[in-house]
Amino acid sequence: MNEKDSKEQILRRSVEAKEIYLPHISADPVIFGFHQNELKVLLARMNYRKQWMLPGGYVKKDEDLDDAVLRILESRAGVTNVFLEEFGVFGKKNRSEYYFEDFDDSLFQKQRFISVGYYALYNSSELSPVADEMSETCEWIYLKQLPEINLAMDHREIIEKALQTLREKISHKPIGYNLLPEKFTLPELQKLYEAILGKPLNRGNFYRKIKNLGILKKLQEQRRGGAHKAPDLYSFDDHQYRKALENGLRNW
Amino acid sequence: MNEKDSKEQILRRSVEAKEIYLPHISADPVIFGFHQNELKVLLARMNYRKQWMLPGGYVKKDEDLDDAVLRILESRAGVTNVFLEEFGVFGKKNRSEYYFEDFDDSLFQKQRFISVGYYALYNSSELSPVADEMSETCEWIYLKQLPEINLAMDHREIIEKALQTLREKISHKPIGYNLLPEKFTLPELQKLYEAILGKPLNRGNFYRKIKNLGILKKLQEQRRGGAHKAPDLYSFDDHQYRKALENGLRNW
DNA sequence: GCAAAAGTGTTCGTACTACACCCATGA
DNA sequence: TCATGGGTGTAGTACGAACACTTTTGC
Repeated sequence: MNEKDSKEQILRRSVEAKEIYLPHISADPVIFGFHQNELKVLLARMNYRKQWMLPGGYVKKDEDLDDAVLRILESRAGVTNVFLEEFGVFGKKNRSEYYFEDFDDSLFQKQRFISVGYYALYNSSELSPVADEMSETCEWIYLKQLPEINLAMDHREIIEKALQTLREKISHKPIGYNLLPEKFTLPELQKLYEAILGKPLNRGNFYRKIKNLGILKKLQEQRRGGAHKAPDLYSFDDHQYRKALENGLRNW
Repeated sequence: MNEKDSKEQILRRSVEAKEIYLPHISADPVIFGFHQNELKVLLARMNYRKQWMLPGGYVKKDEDLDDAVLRILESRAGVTNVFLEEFGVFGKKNRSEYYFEDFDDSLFQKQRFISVGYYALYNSSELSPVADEMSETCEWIYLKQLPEINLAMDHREIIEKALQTLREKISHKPIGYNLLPEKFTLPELQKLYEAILGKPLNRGNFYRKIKNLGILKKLQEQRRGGAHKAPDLYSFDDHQYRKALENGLRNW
């Protein structure tokens, strides 16, 4: 899509948005996935300006905030059934307004927005995200790629805070449950924890710790196909997992 | 103030508010204090309806959200120099609108508000709060009194969530530093932790733990006047305290 | 058979728990 | 002097860190 078309698209959307959405309030979800031993986030590349953004959106005038976020996740990223939690509010003046500087001030998107940040944990094996009409693409970006890409507004700061929150919550929220496929191996789980915490963990100690929590079910299968010893497959024991989380899992 | 006067006051404030504040966004601070071994929160009793409310407010059109909260704290409760942190967003539809049901829908205060919750830690010995023109009184309410009082809107839920956040953050934020006077005794500090966590702690173990953190300075004074052995006075070592908090203090 | 990854066992030190004991103070 | 709360010491235990050892797999 060329620049002229994308500008017209933004103008059309402004008219519509003024009808249905609350002014000044937006929600920005940071959707985490885990693949190939790396953490990744789901970002949209906008037609306008070709910058990357969080797949955020607005809140309808007669819609609960939480419902709005669920709707935004589904419509902008094709994501449903995720763990979702608010982690911060971004309310500096001019954090987003300047982005649409070549538009008239009456543009809905150009007003001041206070944005509520949510982090989501998404088991990406189930389905792949879709781009909506506003975005050229919507795709997974690995954390290690982030420094290289062009992120709009304060969205880099929002992602940083989301990641920091993820680290702090790792002992209290069902991180593994929502980021791994139903069946997984202990080495995979360890890689996930290492990716979130950003540091290596000792294998033996990790195994014993995680097993002592009593939240895993060892399956009668193994992951074949690797070059070495076949690791055992596990799945989470839903009931035990939730019970353990009430106390907090542990410190890692 | 009678009901007619308080209604007129609300109407005058509506006209003014439409000029200066962003619509649909409010901030509600839960200000904690500690006195007589009990936690307390600072609440305003409104002229209108005689209900208790958090001393919240609105965000100016050209003001950072964080600055707005500082301004609100000072103007509504006479509180400055507090530890302050966002802990949640309250965005259900009709969470506050019904409160002003006997007013016209055009009233600023009656629109839908998404409210950002902040918790504040206030060393209450320094100065006593003042009521602003909207409130009959603004005063400390002990947590144990809360079940008896008439709280407006969803403010009980907001306070609950603030308290829960305080519990979760007790190992990672300078709770004691901001809720105790400059000089304090170990029994006082222990009572504070017990009040927040809602359970008794073992004295000997608490002393050793807190001392091993290396964040306390033992003073060459004691608190005289009690009926028994005079306890030693301590104060926090600012530098060491902040350093320790980076890692998180401990699990309690 | 060998390299590499998966899984288990062992040792050591630290930190938490529970509880006992001594100390200081005012009545 | 005695009751009470403040302060310190100690034995037992649990758990994490570090590391060694065994097992299993594909090449």
